[in-house]
Amino acid sequence: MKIKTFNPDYERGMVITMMECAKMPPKVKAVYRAVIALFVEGADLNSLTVAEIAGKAGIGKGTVYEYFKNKEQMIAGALFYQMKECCENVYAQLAREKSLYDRMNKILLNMDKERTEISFFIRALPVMMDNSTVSGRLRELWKDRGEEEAPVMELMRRLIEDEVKPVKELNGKDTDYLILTVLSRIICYAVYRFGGRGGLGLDEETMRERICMDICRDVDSIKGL
Amino acid sequence: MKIKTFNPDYERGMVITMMECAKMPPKVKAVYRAVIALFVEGADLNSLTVAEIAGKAGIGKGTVYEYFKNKEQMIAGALFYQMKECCENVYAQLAREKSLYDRMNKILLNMDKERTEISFFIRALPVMMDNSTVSGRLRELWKDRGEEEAPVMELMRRLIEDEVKPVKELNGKDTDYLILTVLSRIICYAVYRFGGRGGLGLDEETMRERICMDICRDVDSIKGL
Amino acid sequence: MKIKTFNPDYERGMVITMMECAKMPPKVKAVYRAVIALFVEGADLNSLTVAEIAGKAGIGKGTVYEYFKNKEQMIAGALFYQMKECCENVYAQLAREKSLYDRMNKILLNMDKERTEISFFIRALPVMMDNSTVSGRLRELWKDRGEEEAPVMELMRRLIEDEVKPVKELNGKDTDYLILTVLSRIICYAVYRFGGRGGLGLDEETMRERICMDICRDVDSIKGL
Amino acid sequence: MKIKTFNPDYERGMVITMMECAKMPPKVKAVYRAVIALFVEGADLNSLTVAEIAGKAGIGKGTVYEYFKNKEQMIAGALFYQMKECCENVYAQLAREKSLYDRMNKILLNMDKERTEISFFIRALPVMMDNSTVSGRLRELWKDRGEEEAPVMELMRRLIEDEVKPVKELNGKDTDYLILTVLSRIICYAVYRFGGRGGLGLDEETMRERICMDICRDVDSIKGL
DNA sequence: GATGAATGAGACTTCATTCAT
DNA sequence: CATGAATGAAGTCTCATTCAT
Repeated sequence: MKIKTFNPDYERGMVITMMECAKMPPKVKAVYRAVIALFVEGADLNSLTVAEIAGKAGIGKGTVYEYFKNKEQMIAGALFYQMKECCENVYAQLAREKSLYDRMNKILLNMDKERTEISFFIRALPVMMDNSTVSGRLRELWKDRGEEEAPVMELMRRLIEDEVKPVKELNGKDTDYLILTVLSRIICYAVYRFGGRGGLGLDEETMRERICMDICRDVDSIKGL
Repeated sequence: MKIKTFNPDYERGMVITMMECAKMPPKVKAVYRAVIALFVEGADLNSLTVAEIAGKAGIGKGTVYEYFKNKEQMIAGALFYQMKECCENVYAQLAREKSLYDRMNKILLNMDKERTEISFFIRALPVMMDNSTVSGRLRELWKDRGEEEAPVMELMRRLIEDEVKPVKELNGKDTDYLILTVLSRIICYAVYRFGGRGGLGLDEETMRERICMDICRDVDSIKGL
Repeated sequence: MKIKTFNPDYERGMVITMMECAKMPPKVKAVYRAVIALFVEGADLNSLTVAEIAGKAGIGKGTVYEYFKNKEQMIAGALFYQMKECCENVYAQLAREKSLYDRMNKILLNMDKERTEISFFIRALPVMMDNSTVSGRLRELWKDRGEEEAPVMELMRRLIEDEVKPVKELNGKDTDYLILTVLSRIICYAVYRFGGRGGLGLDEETMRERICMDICRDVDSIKGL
Repeated sequence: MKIKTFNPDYERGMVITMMECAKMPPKVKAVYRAVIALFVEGADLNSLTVAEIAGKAGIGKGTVYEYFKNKEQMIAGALFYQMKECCENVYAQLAREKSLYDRMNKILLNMDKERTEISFFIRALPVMMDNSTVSGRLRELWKDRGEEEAPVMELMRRLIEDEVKPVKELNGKDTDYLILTVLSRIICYAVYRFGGRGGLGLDEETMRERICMDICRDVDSIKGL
């Protein structure tokens, strides 16, 4: 069965960049949007059915197989595509906040809200770390793009560089470590929120405050290095 | 369809403590061990089949339904059971290390080895955060034990209290937040290792050093509060 | 799991009238015919399997679930559908007989032949009276059509009204009771034939004569009321 | 596997007469009673499980296979055994009623009540007429006892002979036919009650009155022959 | 003799994928 | 191009029956 290619890389990696986005057939876009919509609505990615996806995308079940070899490609592709786009949007949204503290607080605050781009990030994390076929495919897509950073990392990097670069030029390793530290603090909040509070006695308000403050301190200490 | 109970709490929460372990019917143990074995071998928890589990456990497919209401109970139960046992073992292992730095370093080093109890934790995290039936069931088990902390949290707490208590009495909130901070640093390494390195230029050795140092600093700063 | 509807009432009652028969998807017809065929061949309705039904219908096992929610719907629907159609046919057949006596005799004679529409009725009676899921579903179909009579009753009513109306106008209750009386005499023959003769010394010929005569007497006595 | 025989006929027909009842091992009795109890409570005979039966009988699931070759033997045996005993009891009960009318009315009135021996009769009828393994086995038991009448028929015969014999000696054929006629009137009420009223406008009170009256008339007309 | 733990055959049902229209 | 009807592989779960204790 021949797949409608719209890009030479497609067959192999189905890699979508912003530029490729324009070339993407509308049905592919529709499928991606459908997967994301269902995911954001709370569906478990592992139990999504092709029927659901096609239905939500408003196209025939058979049609999706004109554009995708199998279900995993749909889901992995959608996550990958969304990650990129999402990062742009989140970055744009955060740019409107005044300070680093506010930006981080916004991330944490938005995590709870359904249908937020930020909550999408958090909920997508486990999918990227398990051993399912989808995550495997997703990691392939990643690898095929070895030169670029994972979108989440890139987002973090941009947020941090915006903060630090005007003040001080940093070596790569310090920045990289800072990125991971900040990301891990955010994940920490996610674990606290979604992974069952785990018996801790902290309220969310306090949690957010402390985390944002600590992130700011992490960044400041680098600035002063 | 009566389930063979081996403990009054079983039906409700299928909660297993060390003491209950003795009372656990051997077939239940076998199923748990099978699930964990398959998981550690790299299987995706969401696509485990009852046939696989029963096969690995060396018992008949029908037999597992004498002890479990459905597949989700098997998997969630196994994870839950393993979490508890795992924590005990990891704690015991770490006790042999001289300093907090060494203990943390050991955790991180173990993470790299496949088939390590610690790598089990990391790989189990996503399962606890997605929206699958298993994760739902797992959270129920959690809730049914509201009085107890999540095992990972408890492990962290013990490690930290062992360090801090001899020196200074701490209020609950500070300890709780410290637990999360330390956990987040560990997760940070996990993201670095498993989440697709994402183009970062740090080598593992350096990562571990920095993380352990930071953890020690976090703890020390609390001590000196 | 959307079911292919072919009629607005379908989802709710799966009610099939002669007119609806045309609109019925061929696969639904095939399933109904398969169930009836198997039933007439002597299969026990309670132990029919979906595989058997699909096989007999000449379609894939999965296909039947495009048209039916579950096995019970197939069987109950088939019985219901056959009942209606059967009544029409029997009525048409009987119209060719000269007298009420001959018509009743024909019913009884047909009962002996396997694979007769009338024998279908008799064999279907127990299914309607037991406590199986199928009978439950069948009674639901019935209820959903509260305004209409059960097809057997309707057949009886028509046979009797054809006989009586030309002579005398009857009140509803008398007709209703007469219907049941006539039906009971027919059941009487069925019990004699199928219920294990139970040691009775009557031969079939005599049985039929007496029953037909009694039915005629019942009807005549109403006429002369 | 050897079956515990308690009677030479057992292996073949498992026939139980009143006298054999004494010899019947208590576990067999318990199983029979359990089946009947479950049946009277409304269970569908086709979906009874061995576990249910053994549980209700208060004996081990394995134990029943010491006394029965398979599930069908349990159910068929129970029905057969109960039919005989039941007939005795119903006959005794009815003897207390003053007139034939009252006796018939009692039958009809009891039909509705759960846990009545009479309702057992009616509900057992369909089982005897379908094509299930149980009904097959039941008919075998019947045949093995060819010399005796079906218990229901015998009950009817006794009721009618009690009425007619004192007045007039009858030839066998007339009595036999009368038996069937009376039985069919009773079944008719059962169909009306349980088989979905079928759209008839008659209330139960009237139905019973008419049926009893007609039965009395049937019997009287024979008396006066 | 009695038991119930163990089992595997087989039932129902879902769903990714194909293919004729 | 697009579709959705058709399908069979595969999964979950039930339960009659066996057998070691």
